[in-house]
Amino acid sequence: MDIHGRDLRYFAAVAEELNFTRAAGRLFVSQPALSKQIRMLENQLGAPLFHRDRRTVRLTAVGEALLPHARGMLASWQAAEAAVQQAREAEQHTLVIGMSTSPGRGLLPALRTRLVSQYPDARPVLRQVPWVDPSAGLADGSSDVAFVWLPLPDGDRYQYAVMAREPRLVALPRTHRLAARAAIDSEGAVDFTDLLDEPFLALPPEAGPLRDYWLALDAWGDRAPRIGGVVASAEETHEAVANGQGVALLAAGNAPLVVRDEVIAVPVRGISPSQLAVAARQGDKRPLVLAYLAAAAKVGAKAR
Amino acid sequence: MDIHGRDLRYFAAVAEELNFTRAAGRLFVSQPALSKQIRMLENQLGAPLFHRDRRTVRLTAVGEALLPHARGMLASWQAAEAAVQQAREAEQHTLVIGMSTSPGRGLLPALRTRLVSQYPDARPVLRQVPWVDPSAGLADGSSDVAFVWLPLPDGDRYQYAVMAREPRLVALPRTHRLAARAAIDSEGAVDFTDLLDEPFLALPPEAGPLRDYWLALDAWGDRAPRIGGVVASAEETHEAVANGQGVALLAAGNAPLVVRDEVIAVPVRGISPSQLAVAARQGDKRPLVLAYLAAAAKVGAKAR
DNA sequence: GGATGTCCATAACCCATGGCTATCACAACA
DNA sequence: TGTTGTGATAGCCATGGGTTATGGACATCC
Repeated sequence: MDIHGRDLRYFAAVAEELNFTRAAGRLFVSQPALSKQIRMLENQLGAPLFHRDRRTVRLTAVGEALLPHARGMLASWQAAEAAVQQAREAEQHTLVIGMSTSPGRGLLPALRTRLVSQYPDARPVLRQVPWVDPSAGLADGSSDVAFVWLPLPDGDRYQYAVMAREPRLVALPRTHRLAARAAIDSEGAVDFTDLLDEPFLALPPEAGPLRDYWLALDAWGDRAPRIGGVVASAEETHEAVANGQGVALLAAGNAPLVVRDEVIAVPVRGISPSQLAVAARQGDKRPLVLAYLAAAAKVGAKAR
Repeated sequence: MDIHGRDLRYFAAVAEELNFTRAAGRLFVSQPALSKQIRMLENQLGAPLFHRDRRTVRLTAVGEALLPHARGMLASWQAAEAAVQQAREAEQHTLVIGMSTSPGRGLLPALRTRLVSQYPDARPVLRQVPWVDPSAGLADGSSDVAFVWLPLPDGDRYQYAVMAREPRLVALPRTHRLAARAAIDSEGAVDFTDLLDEPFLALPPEAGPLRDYWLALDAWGDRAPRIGGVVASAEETHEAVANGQGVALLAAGNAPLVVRDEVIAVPVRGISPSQLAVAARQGDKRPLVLAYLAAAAKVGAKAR
C-alpha cells in the first residue's frame, strides 16, 4: 500500500548498477541489507523486479514498468523538500506585526526602516487584529510582535518597549454636563476629581488588573467607583455611554472606535497616562523579534 | 532524507480533517500514533506543519507548502502501483516461445491458434535463441516453452511433447566418396553401416548422453566409433567436416546451419530418428505453459 | 585443476520505530 | 460543576531494517 522512499532509492540504485554489491556500496549499506530490502519490495508488489541469473542481474518487465515512476517520485520528494526549505526560510524572515488600529505617528515606517537596515531579508507583514484581543495576536501566536495598550492581561507573559505615553480619555455623552461646561479647561481636559460622582463602566471581573486600571482604581483614594455597567468591547462601551449608563476611560488610540454620534472623548488630568508599546511574547528570542523590540525601544526613547 | 508514504498519507489526512482524532479514525490508527508520526515528520522537516492552538488545528506556512507535493506523491505512487499491476498482468499473459531455427511445417500458427482459442488474452512471443543453448532459453529462463531437438542435456529437467520424428542426417564433404556414389539409394539416403569406417566428429565428453546420441552409439554393436575431432557448435562442425576431419550426425532442423559451400547432408537409414519437441521446464505449472504443451501434444499426435 | 575472487542469498542478532492502551491536561459547554 | 472533546504523554511490545558472518555457484588465474 505505502512505499518508503528508501526502497525506491535502493531499487533505482540496483537498476542502475545491475549489481547488488556495487549498488550497496553506493548506498552505504551492506549488501545483505540491500538484498533483503529489494526482496521485501518484490514481495510487496507481488512480482520480482530483477532476474538474478547466476552471474547477471537485469530488470524484469515489472521492474522496467516501475523504474520511471520510482525515479519520478524520488525527484518529487526532492522538490517537496526544497519547497519546505523555502517555506521555512520565508517563515524565518517574516515578522508578523499585529495591531488593532494603526499606531500612527510615523512609527511603522520608522521601525520598518530600522529593521530592514539590520536584516535586509526581513519581510515585515502588518496584520489587523480584531479589537477583542488586547494582545493583538500575540496570545494565539498569530502575531510575532504587536502594538498594544498597556497594561495587558497576563502582562508578565510579554516583553515590551514603550513607544508613547498619552493621557487617558473619558468617553461621555455629548450632552453630559462635563462635556459642555467650564469643566473643560484651557487644554481641553477635565480633572479626574470631577468624575468621582459619575457611574463608571467597567470591564468584566475576569479582566483582573486590566479592569482596575481602566477604572483608575489607584486614583480613588478611600472612595470606590460606582459601577454603572459591565462592558467587554468597544461597541458595548459606545452603546452604554450613549445610553447614559456611565462614563468610561479609554486609551487615546482606541478613542476612534468609541467616539461617534452622541459620544465624545475628553482627556483626563490627574491619572497616569496610558502607554502604547510594542510587545512580543516573553522568551521569544528570534532575532527579528528582538531587533524589532530594540528598534521600538530606540524610537520610543527618541519620541519621548 | 527519505520519506515514508504513510507519513504523507497521515499528513494529508490531518490537513484535510484539521482534527487529529477524526483523521486517526479515517486512517484506522489510534490518535496517539497519528500525533506521534506527525511530530516525527515535523522533526524530520525541521519545522512544524500544524499550529495546534488549544482547540483548533491549522496548517502552518510550511504545511501549506508541503501539502500539494504530498498529494502529488500519493497520486504518483498510486499510478506506479497501477503500472506494476499492469506489467504483472501482461507478464502473466505473455508466453515466450524459444527456438533456434523456425520449426516450420506450419506448427507455430497451429499452436498459436489453439493457445489463443483457450486463452484469448494470451500473447505468444517468439524468441530466437542462439544455437549454443540446446534448450533454446529454457535453462536460463529466457523462454517459457521452446522448440528443441531431443535428446537434451539434463533431459530430466524438462517436460516434452514430441512434434515430429525425422531421420538423422550425416554431414559430409561434397567430395566424399559417399556423396557421389551409388551408396545413396533410391530414397536419397545412406545406410549407417556404410559410415562405420568413417572418423566421427563428437561433442565434448561433458555433453554426456547427448554426445552418445549424436554418435548413435547404440547402433555400433561391439565396434566403437573412431573420433576424428571434437566440436561444440554448428560452426565448428561445418569447419571440421569441410576440412575432412570426419563426418557428423545432425538433426534435420539443424542442417541449414551446417550445410553450405563444401558441406552437404544426407539422411541416414538404420538409426533411430531424431525428434522435434516442444519443451518446458519440469514443474512449470503455469496455465499458458501447460496449455501450449497440451496443444503441442495434440498437434504432434495428429501430424504423426 | 586447485586456489582465488566475485556475487547474491541466508542466518543470527540488535535496537530504533511505529503501533497499542491508559491516562492526563485543558477548554468548552450544559 | 460535571461532562465532553481534543491533543499530548507514558509505558509497553512486535516488527523492520540494519549489522556481521557464512554459504554456494560460477568465473578466472597460475
